[in-house]
Amino acid sequence: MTALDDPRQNRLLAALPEAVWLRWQAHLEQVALPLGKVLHESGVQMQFAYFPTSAIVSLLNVMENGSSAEIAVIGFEGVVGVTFFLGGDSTPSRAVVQSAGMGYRIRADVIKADLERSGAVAPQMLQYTQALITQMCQTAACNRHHSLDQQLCRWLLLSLDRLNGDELVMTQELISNMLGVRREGVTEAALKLQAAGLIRYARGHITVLDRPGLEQRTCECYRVVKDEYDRLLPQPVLV
Amino acid sequence: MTALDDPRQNRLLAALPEAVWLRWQAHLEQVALPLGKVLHESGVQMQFAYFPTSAIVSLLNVMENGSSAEIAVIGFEGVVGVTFFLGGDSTPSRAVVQSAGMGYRIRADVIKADLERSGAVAPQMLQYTQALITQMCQTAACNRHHSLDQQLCRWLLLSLDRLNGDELVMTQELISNMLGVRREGVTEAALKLQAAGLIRYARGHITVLDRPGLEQRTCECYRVVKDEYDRLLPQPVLV
DNA sequence: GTGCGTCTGTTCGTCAGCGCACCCAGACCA
DNA sequence: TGGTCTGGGTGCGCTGACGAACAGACGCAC
Repeated sequence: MTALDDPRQNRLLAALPEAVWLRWQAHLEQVALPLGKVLHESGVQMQFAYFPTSAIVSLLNVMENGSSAEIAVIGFEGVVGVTFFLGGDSTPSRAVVQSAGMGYRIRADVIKADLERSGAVAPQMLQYTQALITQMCQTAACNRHHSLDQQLCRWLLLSLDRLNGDELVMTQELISNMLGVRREGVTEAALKLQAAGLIRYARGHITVLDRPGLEQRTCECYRVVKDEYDRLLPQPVLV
Repeated sequence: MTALDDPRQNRLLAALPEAVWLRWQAHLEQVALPLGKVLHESGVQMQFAYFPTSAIVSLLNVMENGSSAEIAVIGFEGVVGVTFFLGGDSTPSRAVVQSAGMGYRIRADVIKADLERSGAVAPQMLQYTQALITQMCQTAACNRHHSLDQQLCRWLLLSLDRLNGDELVMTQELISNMLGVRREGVTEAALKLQAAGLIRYARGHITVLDRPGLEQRTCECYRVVKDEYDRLLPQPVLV
């Protein structure tokens, strides 16, 4: 196995107590997470929890009329499927791969077995759940009060934090679905950022040129979420 | 003690396993929850979890510029302070009493003691956490996509479900703070509802005249949240 | 009953985002 | 070499919500 194949590239897995890690290790299954793959649908019973290593996953709330809104982003710092830690097995949201990459998955019943054995999952998992809740709340407020321009910056930064490089493979159309706005609105906002020299845009490839510039333009929401994640989640162990 | 003084009017407390109930009972302290009382501030360490019996509490996300947005409503079906169940002790949101009433509180360390003893709180508490997350997510999407008119209906219905009667003591100014919109916007929306004969409005007192009518006008979000609560939470035991 | 504060109703100009329609250009393919 | 597709840019009218300012109107306190 190369370093790229190490499940512990996922920060949550890396932070697991040794006992849990030993139980889980054999059940972890590496999976490719191509762009657009749906990991679970709203209201449908879930079979697996996914721990991204290099992929990014979006949690979307899909409305009856088909419009959608992103409520959280999950990357190598987290897991798709916190409902299992709460004893559930479905959520009224859809999980979609937003940026292709790899990840590991584990069967829900492995987690459930832990729950039944000791009544709880590892505390790190609950801490992550708390961080995720923070992101959801902040997104809710951000949707209410902040401009599309600001939200685009927030979204770029949150995605960037979950990537290794500074390039996103992502069309404006997809971004608009995530943010729950018009494609043209994203075009306008992205043009402003490009004119300001913060990003470069070309047919589905965004390169971030000036990260601090983005941080200056975004709303407070990015900072709030990032600070809470830093506070609650284990820092990456540099090898 | 009269029936009104029974902590088990709170559905979550009523659903506690006997063993937990026996441990907690002595620590529950009845508190009056007057309109506007702040149960906890954003980011500040919390000392108590609150179980409303007749009060309604709003979770608000407050922005730097002072504007706010409600992210969830909590009544006799729930608890303020799910962060304790996740091992935390603060959240980046403010809890405010939206409708005066009574409730019970318990010191955080009683819950923490349970966590340390067995690694987890009662599964009912985690189920509730899951339901609360659903409400937050739906609110986020609703903020993005639905009109003020629809959101006002949703808000009225969610509040109504947590009340005994059909009258809310609540000025339009306060509602606008909750929804994160202008007061005039609430006035306009409320006038429409009044003209349609669904509610009656008078100086801080709203009487709901036609509940089904409201349900017809609201967005899908009300139904989604209500269904998920019904699915996840114990039904009230009718005595 | 007088007076004042609180709550509700109304108006007006402004603006961000929407929906629609259309164009343009690079990419990919035959 | 031309055709087609996908992704991005533009223009236009519309609307819902905003901010500000102000006008009744009810009700409690004195």
